[in-house]
Amino acid sequence: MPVFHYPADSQTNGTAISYIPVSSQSHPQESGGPSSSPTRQPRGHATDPDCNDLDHEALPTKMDEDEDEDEEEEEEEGWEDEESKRQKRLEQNRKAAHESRQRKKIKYQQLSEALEALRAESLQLSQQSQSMREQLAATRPTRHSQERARLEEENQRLRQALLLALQGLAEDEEEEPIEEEREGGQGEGHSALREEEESKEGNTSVTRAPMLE
Amino acid sequence: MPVFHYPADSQTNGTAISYIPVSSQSHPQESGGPSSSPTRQPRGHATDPDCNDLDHEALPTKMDEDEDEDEEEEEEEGWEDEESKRQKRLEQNRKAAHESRQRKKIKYQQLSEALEALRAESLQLSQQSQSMREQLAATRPTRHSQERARLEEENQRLRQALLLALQGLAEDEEEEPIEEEREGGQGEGHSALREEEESKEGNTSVTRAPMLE
DNA sequence: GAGGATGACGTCAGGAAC
DNA sequence: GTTCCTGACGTCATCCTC
Repeated sequence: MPVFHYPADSQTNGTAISYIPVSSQSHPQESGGPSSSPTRQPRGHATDPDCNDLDHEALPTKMDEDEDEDEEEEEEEGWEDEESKRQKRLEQNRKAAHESRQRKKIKYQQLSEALEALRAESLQLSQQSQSMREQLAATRPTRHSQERARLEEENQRLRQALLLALQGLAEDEEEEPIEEEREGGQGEGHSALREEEESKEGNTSVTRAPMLE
Repeated sequence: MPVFHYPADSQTNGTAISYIPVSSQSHPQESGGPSSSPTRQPRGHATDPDCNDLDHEALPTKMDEDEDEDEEEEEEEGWEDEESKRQKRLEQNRKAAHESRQRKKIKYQQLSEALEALRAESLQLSQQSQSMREQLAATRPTRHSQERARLEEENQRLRQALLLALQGLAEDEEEEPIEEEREGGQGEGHSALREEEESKEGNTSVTRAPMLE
């Protein structure tokens, strides 16, 4: 029951939160009446997950002083004032603490969902990366290099054939020296010139008609 | 009696921490709730934040007198028991709270560094993905088809030249030399010799010119 | 019901920012 | 100096679990 609820203040603002002073009796010990506390609203159990505190650091911090002992009983010239000051401080700190907690909580959950999002992103990124990798692997050696090798080889052969043909021409003789290691070369040598298509997928050769005659 | 140690669980530091219970009594005003036990205990505000956590141990705890010096009339002995129970509870809760805070703190920082790591991973993943994307894009239309076009074109030319050469051989007559297997031989109307004007430029090439329309 | 765990709070101490 | 902010603590209320 002692705890009261903050007036629905979201983190967005915080102004005008009337913090009910605790009426803390301060000083050595408030004690006094067990329930000397006035002005307290019952807290309706809001179950507000707060989640903060995350502390760290710790250092001794000594503070061992006992000087201003006011023993005699005629001091109240400055005390009241002092006390009221203290009350003010406390209240402000109360408020500040609350806000700080709110901030921390928000930060925490943002961080948490950022991580969530990032995890998802990372996952999808990674699988698309994988897919690309495969694609690349499939694309390069197969289509590119393989076909290229074929073309180059054919090229080589043609060059060879041409060379021979030219030699033949130059010698000005007859016969057909170009036998072609591949399939019987002569009669056109077209065999070597076959050319399987290259379309989208490595489908079988379509035997595109060679455009010569 | 009130001194005990936290398990020192933490990996950061293994020192045993002496924990001085506050001897409570506080009952902060409003929380007096049930107004149970006034239990006044002049606790001179010694600020006993144990300041544990990191190093700093030992801290001889003096002044832990028994708090029950009630010599004057003890009319309620039942209360004493009650009170001691309460003290025990408080102490335990104190300990539990501390541990809970530690856990939370650790959880938080784990989460935090997990996010850090994931962020890094995501970054690198994303740039390698980008690189692949480029590679893929560059590989398909450019390297592949461009070079392939070149090869094929050359191929065509060679074919053409060879054809002519063979024709020349077959006719076995006059000899117009078809020197130049490379560049020569154009202008046959075979159209197979499309020139390569588009290659170098990063043209779209999406249309993937079929070399013989 | 007893006991542990935890959200929320108020308080203090000490650093930061004005 | 002053205020503001926040880590750490102790306490309470509450939720689970046994």
